[in-house]
Amino acid sequence: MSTAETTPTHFIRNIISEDLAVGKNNRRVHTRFPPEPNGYLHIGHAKSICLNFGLAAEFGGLCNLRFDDTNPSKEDVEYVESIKSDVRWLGFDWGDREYYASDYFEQLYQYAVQLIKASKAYVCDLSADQIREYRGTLTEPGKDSPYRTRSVAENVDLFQRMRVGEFPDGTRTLRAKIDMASPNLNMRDPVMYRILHAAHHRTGDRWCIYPTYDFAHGQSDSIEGITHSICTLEFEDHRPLYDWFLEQLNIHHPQQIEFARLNLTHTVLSKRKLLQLVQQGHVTGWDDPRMPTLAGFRRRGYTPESIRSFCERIGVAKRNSIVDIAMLEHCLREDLNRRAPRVMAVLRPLRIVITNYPEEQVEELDAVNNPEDPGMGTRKVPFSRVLYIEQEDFREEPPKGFFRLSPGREVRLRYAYIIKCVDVVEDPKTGAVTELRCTYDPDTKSGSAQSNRKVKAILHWVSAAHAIEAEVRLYDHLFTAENPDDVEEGVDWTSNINPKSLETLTSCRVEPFLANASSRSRYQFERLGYFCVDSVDSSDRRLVFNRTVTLRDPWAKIEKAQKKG
RNA sequence: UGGGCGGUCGCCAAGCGGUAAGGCCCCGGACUUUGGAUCCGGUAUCGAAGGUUCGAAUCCUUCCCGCCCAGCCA
Repeated sequence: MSTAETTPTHFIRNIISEDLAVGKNNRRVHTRFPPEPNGYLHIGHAKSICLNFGLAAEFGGLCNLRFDDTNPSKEDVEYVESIKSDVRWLGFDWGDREYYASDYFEQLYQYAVQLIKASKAYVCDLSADQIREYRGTLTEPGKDSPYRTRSVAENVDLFQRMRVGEFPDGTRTLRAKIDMASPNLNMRDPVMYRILHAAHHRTGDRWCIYPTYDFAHGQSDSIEGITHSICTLEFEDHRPLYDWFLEQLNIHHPQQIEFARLNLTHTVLSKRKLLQLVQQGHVTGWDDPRMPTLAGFRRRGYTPESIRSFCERIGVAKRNSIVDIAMLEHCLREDLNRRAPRVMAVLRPLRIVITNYPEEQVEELDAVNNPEDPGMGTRKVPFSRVLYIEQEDFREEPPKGFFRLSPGREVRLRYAYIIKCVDVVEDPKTGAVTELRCTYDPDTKSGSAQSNRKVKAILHWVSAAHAIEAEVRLYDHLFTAENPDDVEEGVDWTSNINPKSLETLTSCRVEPFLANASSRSRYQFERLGYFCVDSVDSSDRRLVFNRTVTLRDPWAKIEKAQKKG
């Protein structure tokens, strides 16, 4: 085995390697993850977090957590708290390097004054609408603002008066003096400061002018000594502007590198849309287990390891792409398969009576906790005369390829005996199967000398008298469409919401081992999937499980194909 | 029709002039007291057309398609 195949490389890693090789930045690697605290982190952010923190760790560098909090009207401490806990949960540590663009407001202001004094910036009295008109279009150049030629002295005075609050919102801006004819619209005298009499979640009322992202971001990176400013594709057009600011200011110049943001099938990842899902009540909140937020995935039962593994595998490139959510689910199952203890739970109980099993007898059978990890030991599972099995494991008229129980057929109960269905009890009114009468073969007890008799199927089960009742929430993709945004005109993307994204089952039965299951603990319910104890609604009195993901299910696939014909 | 960036298997993605990695999905088969896991095997000539070259996904030319930019959002 070569050592080269383990870590797939990508262009950003290559750039950093080369920079290091030629001794750039004093062989220093310093990145940052710069979220705006205006929403919860989602799986797309995880890609960026893994990239930035991962690269820094890999090259012995550092990664800062910096909040780009330049727009007080949209930001909130609730979001900074959630972001911090999500990054921590994902497994990354920014040490004491928790920064805020708002920490740099004074410095940024001084930078602005510096540019004004160099005749590189001016106070403009044009309204927002006028600025738009003066900007020109994609194909026509813009025209200079009439205020572009103000004297340095007047600009300094006006900007100072903007700061102390002499002017109402929107009446003036500070603009960079670049080139109104530039083919790159970002260079057509972009706004650097706007007047906004709004309280900031950190600086309170100290400021009534706020730097735009474009004026704050590059300089913030510079101030922090960032070597590689990794961001998404849409900022490629802004790079010349950031370069311009940094050059005019003659300060440390980080290298900006852009990559394609993550898109996932069957989900939306725009903050605006996620906010809408929450506000319109399509989900119960930012941490609804169907949300692609880190809070949602956490509550759903995803492990941080699986998300990191996913981010590693999808790669980093500049091509717009939509990753199949099956990839994420694969990473999840791979991780959970290794670590989740196995347990038996019956979601839709069908009562069966073993007619030849002694009335009062109870056997404690040995069950393996995790066949992938013998170190996890075994446990006892009670077996008795009346049991529950899964409704879907019985068919009165078994279709082709159905190996499970049906009249006259034999099947093994996992860790127990081979049983045979001898009678079907139906509700006289509805015809629904209400109970099965079965017999067991005492010679086939698991682990016994003659237990090797082969049967086509093995079923999970619980003992009726010993089982614990639980609620189980079956989650599925939030959207039926692969790409929820792909709608005919006039149709809203929310029409793609999956009406069956949540099915709640209230009379499930789980084995007694689960009585003390702790919040968030994860299990594999054998033959069904991975489940976790819900962190919000589960309690000692009422166990609530979330289905994290199903097991791969070939039979379901076969059946689906058969139905299609 | 201005500028920026992309187009390699159904989905991601390596490749940087020497004759198409890998993962996911899918399809076979082996094994299995989870129809799970595991294990084997299978599936592309690189957006198109020209050109350069002994040789091109990789270089050149032209064309086609997709994404982003006209917030005092980030």
